[in-house]
Amino acid sequence: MYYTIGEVSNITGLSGSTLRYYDKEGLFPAMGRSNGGIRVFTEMEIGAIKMIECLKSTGLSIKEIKQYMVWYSEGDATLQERRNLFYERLEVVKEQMKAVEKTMAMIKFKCWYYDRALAIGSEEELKQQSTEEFPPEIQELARTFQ
Amino acid sequence: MYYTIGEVSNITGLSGSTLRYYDKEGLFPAMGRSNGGIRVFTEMEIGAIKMIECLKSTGLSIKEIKQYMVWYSEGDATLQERRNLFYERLEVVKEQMKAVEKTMAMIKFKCWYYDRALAIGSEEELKQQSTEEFPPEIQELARTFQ
DNA sequence: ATAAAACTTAAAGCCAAGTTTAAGTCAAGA
DNA sequence: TCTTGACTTAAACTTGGCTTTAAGTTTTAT
Repeated sequence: MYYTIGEVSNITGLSGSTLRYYDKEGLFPAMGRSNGGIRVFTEMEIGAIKMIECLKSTGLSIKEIKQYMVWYSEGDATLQERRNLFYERLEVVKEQMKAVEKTMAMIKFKCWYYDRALAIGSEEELKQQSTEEFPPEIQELARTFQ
Repeated sequence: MYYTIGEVSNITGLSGSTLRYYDKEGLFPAMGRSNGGIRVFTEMEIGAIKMIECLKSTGLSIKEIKQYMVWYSEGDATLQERRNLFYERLEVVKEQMKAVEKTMAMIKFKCWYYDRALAIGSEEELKQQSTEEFPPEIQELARTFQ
């Protein structure tokens, strides 16, 4: 199955110019062209785009993702490098997970806090309250985030 | 307790220029100055910085964070606006959580995949294998990410 | 009193990751 | 065949969030 850049744009939600930019940066080393010079995308590139989005979300730059794509195109000789890359990314994603959990806790506390403040009509009273007066599931959050 | 910009920089890990930039952008509306014009940070600003980092991580821009800080300084009249902001952020953070979980699954699959490939010495065999030959905890990931 | 460290400002600079522009070429349907 | 929409390129532009620069002022320690 072959795809034009417009079709890939519809499938992936990336704009045509983004796809061209990725190509220019070397993110599709195996991609071909038609006789007329038109980019020919295949399932391979659709897969690459999914991988790009994944690696990008772990904080990898376009240049670093290019390195991975080049390794991929070099076959078994670079298995070790690719394995190492994913183990590095695993550590980063573990940190991201912790960070999102911490943010979630803080935001949940603030949601609870402003619900209370609005119920009372004022923040003053709430600030004075000891955390022991808070619901148990909020107490630790309240201690952590004041 | 009062702090100079250098002390706050040490406490928070933000550079002096970042703190000055935040101040210029209106993120510390209640902050004072010494007679000589030196910024005087208090616990209030240390708290604001924690909130800034939290809101930033939910995708809020500096301008939007400024809006929150202005609301905060306006007191009870803006309780509703602040509550709404946190409920919006809650939805964003829920999405972030899902995204990190998806990325985590993909990266874990790739770690397993490259461990296998290296054990075999080649990717070829692995690509041919049906997902049923994979360990149960990997099968769903393998179906999802090929 | 004086030197050094820490602070002040405004304005320019930097960076990655695209997006836009302009001028032109290609492909598909009537 | 011709029109229309989709594609092509290189290069300039945009954006947010800082960082750097340069020249000067304040604070702290001796």
